[in-house]
Amino acid sequence: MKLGSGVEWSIHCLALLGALPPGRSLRLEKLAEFHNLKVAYLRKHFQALSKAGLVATVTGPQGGYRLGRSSDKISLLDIYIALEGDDHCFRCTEIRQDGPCANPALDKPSYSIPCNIAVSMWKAEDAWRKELAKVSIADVLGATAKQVSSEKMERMAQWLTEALA
Amino acid sequence: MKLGSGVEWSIHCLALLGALPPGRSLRLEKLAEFHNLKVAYLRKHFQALSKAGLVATVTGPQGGYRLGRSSDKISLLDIYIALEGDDHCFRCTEIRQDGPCANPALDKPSYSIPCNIAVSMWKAEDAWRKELAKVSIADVLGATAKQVSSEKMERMAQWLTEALA
DNA sequence: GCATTGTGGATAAATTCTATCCATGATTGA
DNA sequence: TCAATCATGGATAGAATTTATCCACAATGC
Repeated sequence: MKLGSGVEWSIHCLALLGALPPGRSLRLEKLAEFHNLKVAYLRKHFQALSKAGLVATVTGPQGGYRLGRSSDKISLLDIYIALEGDDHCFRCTEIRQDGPCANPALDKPSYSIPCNIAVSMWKAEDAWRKELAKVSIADVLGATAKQVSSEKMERMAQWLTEALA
Repeated sequence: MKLGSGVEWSIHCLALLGALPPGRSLRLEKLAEFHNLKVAYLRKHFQALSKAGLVATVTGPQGGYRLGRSSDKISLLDIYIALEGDDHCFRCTEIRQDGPCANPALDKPSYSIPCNIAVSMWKAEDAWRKELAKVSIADVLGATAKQVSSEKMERMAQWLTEALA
């Protein structure tokens, strides 16, 4: 089971947007350029992020994207849900109600409560989501600031200045 | 991001194997029949389960599958790993090392530690896996015994008797 | 009004998932 | 000893999803 590539792309790009000066926007082509991503495909992801309110858009000259709310209020979970939806990872197709021993009509009362296997699987998903919800884009920025060399920091600052010109 | 259908199928089937009398095996066609699953595709999953040691096989007449170890020592995590592999769900393709501001040679020291985004995502995966590891097939059996109607229990016992004949 | 930006959706190749089939190997029972 | 019965390994294939592009159009600012 894999997360789509858009998740990695989007987290990195939202972190970049989090580093923008207040009120400024960065156009999509620049976002793509920063990590050498495919513009057209990144655009697809950003439309989902925009729909979910994680980014705000400005059309026209000097337009582009900026964070849709402050970086400490955008979690990794928000990004995941925006891109991949809010459905459970574990799909319970109710096979317990199938086969020669099943009688859905007769057993309807016990089938109205969710399958215990699904409940266990979903509980694990809840734990996963809880952890994702704990980490915001602000946290990512903070951790990245510690992790990235000062040389790269300088190059980034210069690149951003040029990109916003 | 979805789990494959084999995860649901396999958990249910391993629970059925956990209900077998000691030393008995159930052939794959019967396992498939119990939940109306596709035999040929279920076989694919069971080959992965067999490879992982979660089921043991008996060829020849009266052959089939049985649990590879006691049901309290087979967790939902074991089943997931057997079927979908042990790789991370979040794929870090190191896009941080790409783009105009990146200089992988120069920044090699900071790139030798994992990307902080990946670390956060993987931490969430660890929480998910921990929960999955807590639940065994024995637990599933116990919970199912509470959940299933006594009528269905009887039908199951009779079906098993016939299936093992 | 035009250039610059995002949006919505159609299209398509590649990959993965779902599923089957066939030849073969292992075991058991007559 | 051989046939029947079971699993195994791998090739094959259609459907669905992922990755990716392109085009027409909408919104904005100069």
